[in-house]
Amino acid sequence: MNYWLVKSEPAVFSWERFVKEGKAVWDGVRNYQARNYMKNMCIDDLVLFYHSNTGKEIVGIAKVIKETYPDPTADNIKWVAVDLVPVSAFKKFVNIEQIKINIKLKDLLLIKQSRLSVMPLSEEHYRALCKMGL
DNA sequence: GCCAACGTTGGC
DNA sequence: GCCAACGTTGGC
Repeated sequence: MNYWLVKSEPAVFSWERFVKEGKAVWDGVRNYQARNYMKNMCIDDLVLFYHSNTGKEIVGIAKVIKETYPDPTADNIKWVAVDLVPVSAFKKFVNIEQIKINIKLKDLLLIKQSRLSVMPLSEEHYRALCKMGL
């Protein structure tokens, strides 16, 4: 089991819409590092859903239901997509300020590499974030 | 709106 | 292969 965090601007694709639609095709990633992480996603891996730009907070947990396949929105087969479904919403959204002041989370890639849109989480980081949000 | 931190592109 | 110029992301 692996743990991940993905970012989405709520103005583009929000958690609310994700829940309403019941599923998301996670496509459009055009960054090699993010793509390489996506290729390592396995069915049933858990994924924290972060609202970037507006909100700047983790809003819920999703799950991988389909592993990488060619991104239907790309004109090159090198890009990939995965399918996600919502699992549960955070009771308390975990914003970036809270994350930054938590010493346990100081090595989180969300902080260290702010532009990365798909990133792995250690189990410890995953648990710490869930503890803050659930 | 600004800027830091990347990524990409293209000339050499 | 290097690097300047430019583009994008995302926090502030």
